[in-house]
Amino acid sequence: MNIGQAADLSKLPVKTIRYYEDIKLVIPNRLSNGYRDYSDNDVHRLAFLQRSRSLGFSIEECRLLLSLYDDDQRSSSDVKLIASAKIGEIDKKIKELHSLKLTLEALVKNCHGDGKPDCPIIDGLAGKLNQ
Amino acid sequence: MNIGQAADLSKLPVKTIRYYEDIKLVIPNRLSNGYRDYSDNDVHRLAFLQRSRSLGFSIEECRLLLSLYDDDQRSSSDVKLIASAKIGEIDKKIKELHSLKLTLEALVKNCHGDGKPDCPIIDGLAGKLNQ
DNA sequence: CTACGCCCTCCAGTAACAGGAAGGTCAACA
DNA sequence: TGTTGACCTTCCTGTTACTGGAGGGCGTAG
Repeated sequence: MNIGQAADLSKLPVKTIRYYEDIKLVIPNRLSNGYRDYSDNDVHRLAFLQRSRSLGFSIEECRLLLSLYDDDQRSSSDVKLIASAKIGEIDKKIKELHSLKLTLEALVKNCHGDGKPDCPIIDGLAGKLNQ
Repeated sequence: MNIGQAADLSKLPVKTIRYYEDIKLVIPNRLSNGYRDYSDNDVHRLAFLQRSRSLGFSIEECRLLLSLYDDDQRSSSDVKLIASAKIGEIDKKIKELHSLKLTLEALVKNCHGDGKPDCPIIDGLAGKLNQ
């Protein structure tokens, strides 16, 4: 099938699918007119990538997961390890964002928000508070 | 002072400080030998940038905040608006990461993690579960 | 005088695409 | 048969916020 239909089925933009070919993630056959021709298996791999990317795996992690997806001999412990590490990363990021939010909320809370130039947020960003 | 000392005081890498000059955020004087010469005020602005960036503001947001920092006539409501919007963004990102984590945890939980090729995580990424 | 650390500019690369130009292809319709 | 319009192709540039490195100048201490 053409790239447009593959895009619809995999829920990936056409541009992204072409990019995935560039970086050798999913390489379709070509028709005589030069058009890309995606097989059902190609589309499955694209959908796999769509889902993995949306779950926060990097392209290189996806490449690894894809090779495990392709590998009938894979051990599921390999996959579990990658996924668990990713959960750890996500957790760390959530904690960072949370502390960042607390800091900003504290600054906003002290700001009267009127027309006067005096502003605790600016002072906080300038390091004039709590330091 | 030289860029190295400005870097120490502002806690920004030298490369980053040069970059900030390129994009016209903080432009120091030059000495006769071509070296950058940072004033105390320059360093304050760099430190302001360091803190704003670490709190998740983009460069363009920082540029705006910096102009408010420079502007003695600013209203603090302007600043409050920007900071509050940023809190909303952070909140949204936290929620996304959280749901992402739940999904991954569900996949990992169902994975026996042994040497056998059968793997619920791979199946989940391929969209074979819950869909 | 030489060594070493600091400084300079310029170029390239990163991640993961998105936008757009210029042009080929295909199916339908008048 | 001509032409429209949707879809396809490649190639180039731009995005964000830097980072690394090459190649070379400057300043000071021994």
